[in-house]
Amino acid sequence: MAYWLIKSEPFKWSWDQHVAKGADQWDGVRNYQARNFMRAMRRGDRAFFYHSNEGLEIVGISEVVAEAHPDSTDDTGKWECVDFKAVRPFVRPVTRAEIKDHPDLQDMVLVKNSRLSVQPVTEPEWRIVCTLGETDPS
DNA sequence: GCCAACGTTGGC
DNA sequence: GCCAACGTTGGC
Repeated sequence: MAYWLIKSEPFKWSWDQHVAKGADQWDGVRNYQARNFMRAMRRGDRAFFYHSNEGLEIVGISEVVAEAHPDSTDDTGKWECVDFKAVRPFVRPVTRAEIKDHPDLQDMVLVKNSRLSVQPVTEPEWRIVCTLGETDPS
């Protein structure tokens, strides 16, 4: 199983909306690197749900429920998306500032390339962040 | 709201 | 295929 981090601006699509929806398309991604990561996702993979712009923190864990398929909001046919469902919220949200300060998390893409909206996360990083969030990593 | 960093576009 | 110009993202 692989781990990921997906970003959303909470005033556009928040964790609470994500939970309420059950399963939803992660659409609107218009970046090749991000698309390639989405293509690599497999059903059952886990992803951190990160609030960008406001909050700047990881607020929960989601799971891939449908692998890459055409993005219905895209006319060109170029872009794809995957479907996610919420698994559980973090007991304590983990902020970007905390991650930046943690010696073992310096290589996280969130630190090195904060603009990328879909990012891979390594298993050690996953465990550390879950520990910080006081949340079951499984 | 500003601006730095990054990605994309398009002229040559 | 290079690179300048432009647009967008996102942290602060």
